[in-house]
Amino acid sequence: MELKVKDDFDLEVIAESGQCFRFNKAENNTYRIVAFGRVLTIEKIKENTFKLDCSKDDCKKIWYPYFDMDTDYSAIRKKVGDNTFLKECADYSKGMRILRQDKWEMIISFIISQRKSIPAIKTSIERLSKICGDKIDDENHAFPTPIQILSVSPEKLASCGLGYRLDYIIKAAEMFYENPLLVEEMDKLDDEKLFEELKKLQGVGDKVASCVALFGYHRLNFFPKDVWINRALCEHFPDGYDMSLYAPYNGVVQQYIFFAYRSKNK
DNA sequence: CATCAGGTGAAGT
DNA sequence: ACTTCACCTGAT
Repeated sequence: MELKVKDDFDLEVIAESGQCFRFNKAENNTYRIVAFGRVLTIEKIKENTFKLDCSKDDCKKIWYPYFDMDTDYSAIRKKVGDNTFLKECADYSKGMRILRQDKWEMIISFIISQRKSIPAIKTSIERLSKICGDKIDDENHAFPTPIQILSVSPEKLASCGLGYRLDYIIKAAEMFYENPLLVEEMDKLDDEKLFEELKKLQGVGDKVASCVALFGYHRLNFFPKDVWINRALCEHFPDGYDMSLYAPYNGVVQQYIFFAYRSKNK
């Protein structure tokens, strides 16, 4: 299946943006993605043209929405222009998109993410998927559902390197197992209410709730503040960052800053 | 081997 | 309301 993309779309930028943990570089110009119980291999074969190893039907129903192809990111990027630092970040991060990832997976993934490096987050998620997620092929397992997480012993769950986050994850799994419709019902809430509801979960504070809202619920105006963003803002906006500047796309700008600043300073 | 990692919740001012 | 602190453990 060949896909032509005229809009901003850079696999490396997205893979290194910190929004996804199962989106990894494989061979040259090729990335392997595990999402929605499927594995996708996507290769850039020439400018604006990508080869996806999936059916036309899956491409249309799963991956097109996953890559958020209906949003015009070049238009958003071009709005960022009146500040030199932000313009540099946006140019450097050209190709960024905010993926439409699975909401439940984002809740657990970002609970795991706290005080962990990205490689460590990935390791935990892979282990967790392996011990209780559906097998997809010899190397890949789907992200587990709440009942699948609850069906393994806490000791075995702990072996995924979850540490003190173990209880948070079990509590979230119980919550969403008891209310299977809750994940989608929360999507009906406005940004502020959604944020409040997410923060009611143990282990979900401002940062994790913002990430889940932005990357799971696709609320593009959330602006998660992690150590990298805080360093960047401290350095370039000592008098404070004006959140009204790029509303309702603060989250996209956050991704530009995160990717550019972290790439240059790590 | 010590330090740090895309924070959070609870305890203490 | 703000500040401080312990916390599991993999990666470097």
